[in-house]
Amino acid sequence: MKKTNRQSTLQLSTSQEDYLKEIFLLSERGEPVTTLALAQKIGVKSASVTDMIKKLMELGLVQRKPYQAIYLTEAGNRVALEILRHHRLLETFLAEKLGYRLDEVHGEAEQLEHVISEQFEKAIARMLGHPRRDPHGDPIPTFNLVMPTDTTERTLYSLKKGDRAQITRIMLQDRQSLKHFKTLNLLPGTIITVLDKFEDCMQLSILGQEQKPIKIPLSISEEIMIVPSSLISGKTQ
Amino acid sequence: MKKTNRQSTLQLSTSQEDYLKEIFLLSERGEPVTTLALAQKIGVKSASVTDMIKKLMELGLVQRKPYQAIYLTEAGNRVALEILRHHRLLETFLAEKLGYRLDEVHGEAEQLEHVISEQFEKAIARMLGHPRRDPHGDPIPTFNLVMPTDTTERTLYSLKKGDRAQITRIMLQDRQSLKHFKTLNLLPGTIITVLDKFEDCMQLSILGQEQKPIKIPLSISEEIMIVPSSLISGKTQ
DNA sequence: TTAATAATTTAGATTATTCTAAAAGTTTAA
DNA sequence: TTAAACTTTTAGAATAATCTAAATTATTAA
Repeated sequence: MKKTNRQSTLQLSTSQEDYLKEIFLLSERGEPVTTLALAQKIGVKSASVTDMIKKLMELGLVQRKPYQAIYLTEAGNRVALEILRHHRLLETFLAEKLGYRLDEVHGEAEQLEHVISEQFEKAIARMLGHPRRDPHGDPIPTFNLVMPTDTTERTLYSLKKGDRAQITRIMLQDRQSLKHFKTLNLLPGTIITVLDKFEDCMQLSILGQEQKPIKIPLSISEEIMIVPSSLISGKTQ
Repeated sequence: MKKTNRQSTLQLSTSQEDYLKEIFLLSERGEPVTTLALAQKIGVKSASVTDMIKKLMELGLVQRKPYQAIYLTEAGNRVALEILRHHRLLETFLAEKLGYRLDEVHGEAEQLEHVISEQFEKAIARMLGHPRRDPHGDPIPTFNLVMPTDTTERTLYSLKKGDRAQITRIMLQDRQSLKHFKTLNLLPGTIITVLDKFEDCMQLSILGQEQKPIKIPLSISEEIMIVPSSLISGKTQ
């Protein structure tokens, strides 16, 4: 069991931390946290999940009754937020300081998140000016493990023809999509206007490059978060 | 088996990489590479070393006959140099960019060295200006895995009364000594003069703080590398 | 409501790394 | 040169994380 490098008293393995993180992320998205869902996210078989959940329950990090939904205890939640903070700070560091592309940050952060010390976390947080979001626009849990929320944020899907907004977050995960969005220039910070909205897609123009409008399937517009233009406060970070 | 993140074809575990690194370091210092020596360095029992050496032999990274000295093959040597390059680049990065103290860099680098990708290695090497030495003054293997050598370097011990020299390398490992040397200001780059040399110790003055001479046991003076003042070329890095 | 389908768990194995205790081999010093 | 001391290996076991295949439980749809 490879041990990791976390502050709190109990030493967890990389694998255990991954399970806790994925339970958190599934819950956060409102998706059911099942044995199968976890197995698919983590890339193991269901039987392995059953075993690991049993272990995490013994450690007081997870709760469930057999065949019932899985959820984190308060302690489990703290660990998940800690790992997520590592992950998102690392992504920010890789993008801003080491010149990684948006589609490259996730994989490397995935490895490093279990290994860095508190000292490393603090040092990069400081170096980056205590960012509130990572390069995807995902919120970074604070040093005291609170997940920041932005009540003004909504989906691109929610906009109507003529609306103007700033992109705050790209919730797509796969590298291909991220590369594509990069080339389109549809990234956190970008300001867009809805030129038209149809049954299956919407047409956008990007501030500063109005000459080439962009078409986005509605399904994807739900994976892009924005703040309406009237509410833009100046700073996205 | 926790897998690491290295360029070459074969995927080694953190543990395997540690064995290869320690074999390299023992050989390099001219110390005998025995089962017991490795066990002590790595912090496992001899029986575990026997097993692991068997595995590394099967992988073609190590050679020996039972009860005989252990040494690296060409392939094993490459892996060791790769890990050592990671380690020393990371130490440099932690010290220069994240404000770590000299005695803090080793532990963190020890964890990270097995996890960072080629891309990460290249990025920090670039950011640091392709340093030739880490904060201890230890040489950093080049990107093509050649260990730089400095033929002008010798031990502090070798100096005579009245000699002047620049410290290039502190070969002590324990955190306590490193802290102590930091407070004495005896660090790579420091220029010293030998005020006197006795049977058991030598007395030094440090350029810029001649008012307080420093006494060093001879045993320790063998762990400090210097270049004589006449040979100082200007750049230590 | 019950049969088919799907999800979950159990049982039994496998792989990697480590351990302890005992056996085997090597070195050393009288 | 041989007995004591030390090093190394072997044998057997433990732990962690995973797997497959079979059994169990839950859900769904007729």
